[in-house]
Amino acid sequence: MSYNDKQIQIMEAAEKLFAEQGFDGTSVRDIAEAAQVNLAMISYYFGSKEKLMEAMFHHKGSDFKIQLENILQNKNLSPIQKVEKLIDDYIERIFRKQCFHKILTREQLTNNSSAIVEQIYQLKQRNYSLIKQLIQEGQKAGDFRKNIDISFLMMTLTGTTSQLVNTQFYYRKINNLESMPGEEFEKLIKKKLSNYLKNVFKAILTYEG
Amino acid sequence: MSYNDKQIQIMEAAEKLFAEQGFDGTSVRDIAEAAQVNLAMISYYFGSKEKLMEAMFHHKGSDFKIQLENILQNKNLSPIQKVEKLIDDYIERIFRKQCFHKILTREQLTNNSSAIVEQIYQLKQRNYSLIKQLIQEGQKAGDFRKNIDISFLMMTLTGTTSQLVNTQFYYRKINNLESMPGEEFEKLIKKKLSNYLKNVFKAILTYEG
DNA sequence: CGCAAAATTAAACAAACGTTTAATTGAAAC
DNA sequence: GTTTCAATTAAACGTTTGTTTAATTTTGCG
Repeated sequence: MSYNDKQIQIMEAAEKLFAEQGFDGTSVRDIAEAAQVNLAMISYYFGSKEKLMEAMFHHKGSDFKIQLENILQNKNLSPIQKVEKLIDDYIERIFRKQCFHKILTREQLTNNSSAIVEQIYQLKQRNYSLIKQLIQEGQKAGDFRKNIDISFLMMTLTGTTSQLVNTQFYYRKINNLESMPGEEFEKLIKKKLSNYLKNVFKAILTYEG
Repeated sequence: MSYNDKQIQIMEAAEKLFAEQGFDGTSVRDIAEAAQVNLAMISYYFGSKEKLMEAMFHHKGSDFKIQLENILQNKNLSPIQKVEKLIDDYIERIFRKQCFHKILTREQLTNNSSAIVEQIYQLKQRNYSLIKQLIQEGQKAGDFRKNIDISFLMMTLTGTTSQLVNTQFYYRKINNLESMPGEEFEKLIKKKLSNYLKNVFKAILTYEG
């Protein structure tokens, strides 16, 4: 499915507003105004608000995948280096696509909208099996310990990152960083999160309780 | 502020529906029907849908705190045992109050509704300073390493737990546990999460990269 | 140009929304 | 028994909602 400029304009506006106010908190009139198109264009191009959401989700979600294959196949990297690269890629992607990530977080809380549930499931399963490969490779090389729960490992990566991205407003307040410019702040927390997660993962993958 | 039976009835119904469908996705008619009261009773008792949300948030959120003081002051527990108890208490609370937790997660994504933002901030800051005390105690005892970022440590606890609770539907699918009864499944993932997080925390607090 | 299809518009649609009204019922207080 | 006030109701309020209509403009092609 390919979209013309106007359709993309609408989807961009919708993405931003859905992220900020949620699906039900955003009216099609809000979207039309933000996209600078006539109200009727939304139904004309997408059929309905619901279908617009699905189209946007599909369109913007297509590049919402980690480039795991490239990392996995890189023969110059050790398993631990691959894990580190995975972490950095993941953080970079979430921060770059914060709007989409917020929508995804919200959608996961609601178990209706089955078209989107299915897409989220595909995304998760794909990541799961690729990370599993990576961990098993490290275990065979003797770098990682046995008995690693891939699901929980992923939850720590996605959960901790999600927590930082979605609640950075509170992080700022608690750590007295409210005067720092937005760009500098983002750079700081990305670096901190990267170092932190790498250390945590190294610990989880090698530490014997 | 104390509420009568009818008011509590309404707040209970609202909590459930807000968790499932979000604030904007829930109509006052939905709430009235679920609470088995007349539509007008909501305005009568709370003034508005918005104020009902705030009242519910305040009422149900009051016991949404970890009993950290009791843990901290218990002289029979070592720092690491206190951390373990903190983890178990936290998991237990989130699972027991899943509805409220979903609402809280959703609200954190939206930075309006300032009355609720302030309450979330209070909750976070309180937890932050109490956990800081706990970690510092362990550091003084020589049990924990230096340079521990409390904020990120909390994010791993809250983020990983949140991820499991809010996406258990997907966890079930990926791990082929869809036939397991709900109660048994919940018991299983709580135990798994507890063991996992205790191990991760021990690693973070003692592991020297 | 002439014409057909696509794009765009303002207006209208019915349904659902949160809230208010005005009337009625219920239960204590005197 | 009467008064008083809180509780409860059905109905109506004016908006806003998502969607459709019907008319108009723009575009691309022979």
